[in-house]
Amino acid sequence: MLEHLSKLRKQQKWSLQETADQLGMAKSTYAGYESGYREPSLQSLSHIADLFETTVDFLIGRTDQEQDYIEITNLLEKPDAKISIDEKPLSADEIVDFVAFVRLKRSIKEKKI
Amino acid sequence: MLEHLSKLRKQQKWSLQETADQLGMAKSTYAGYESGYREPSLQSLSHIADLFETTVDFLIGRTDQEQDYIEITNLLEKPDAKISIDEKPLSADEIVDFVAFVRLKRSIKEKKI
DNA sequence: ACTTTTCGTATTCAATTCGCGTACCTTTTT
DNA sequence: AAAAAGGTACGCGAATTGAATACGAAAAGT
Repeated sequence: MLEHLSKLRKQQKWSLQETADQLGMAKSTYAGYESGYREPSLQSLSHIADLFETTVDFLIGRTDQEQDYIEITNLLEKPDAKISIDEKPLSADEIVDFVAFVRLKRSIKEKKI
Repeated sequence: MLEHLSKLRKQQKWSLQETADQLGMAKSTYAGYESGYREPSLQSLSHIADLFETTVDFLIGRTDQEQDYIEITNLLEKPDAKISIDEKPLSADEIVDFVAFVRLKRSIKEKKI
């Protein structure tokens, strides 16, 4: 559980102390979560997810999707069937086409063409 | 926390005992979660999310999005900026276009036009 | 109609776990 | 070299857990 925590903190280049301060807990407490020595309460876990702008499901390793929004261009590499229309998952082709479509539309709107 | 649990269980028309059995825990234990008397461990919570086919974030009320995939037509009513392309959230217009685009393409493919 | 089973709620209790302080060693900074 | 900061490990009191148990109400069975 919480294998991603250490990586997330280092991405932000925060120390254990800094992170614990932001969360309003003792350094040893937060360190315990990272090391797997302890588990946070649901409330603390929610605060941690807020701080790192991710989901609880990602923190506990239930999903590998880091954000709670979907960047569609990420789906180009591995279409994960995370989005659907009319209950039917988007195919890879549909995603490719749509990305092209929106990019074109945006570029027109910005008068770059 | 876990306000959704009772509703989810009743949707399935399961009793406390049935649900607890499926989760491999005592009835009183599961009942404690529903009533808010106790909090489950992260592992138990993950099992519960699996059983109800939802996310931990939904169970603890961190999001109101019940599934871990996004049905885009739901965003037509309340565009929640849950999806983005090139790091830029889709606008309401883009979502409308997207849906129309995919629907058209699908109907062509199915030779309905 | 009466009995039995099932349902949901509440309480008790031993065992576990939590959060924090503290100490310790290593690395970095001054 | 000294001081500060970073990371790890441990001990303790306090709080929480999970399960057993008990209870009245509702549902099902005879």
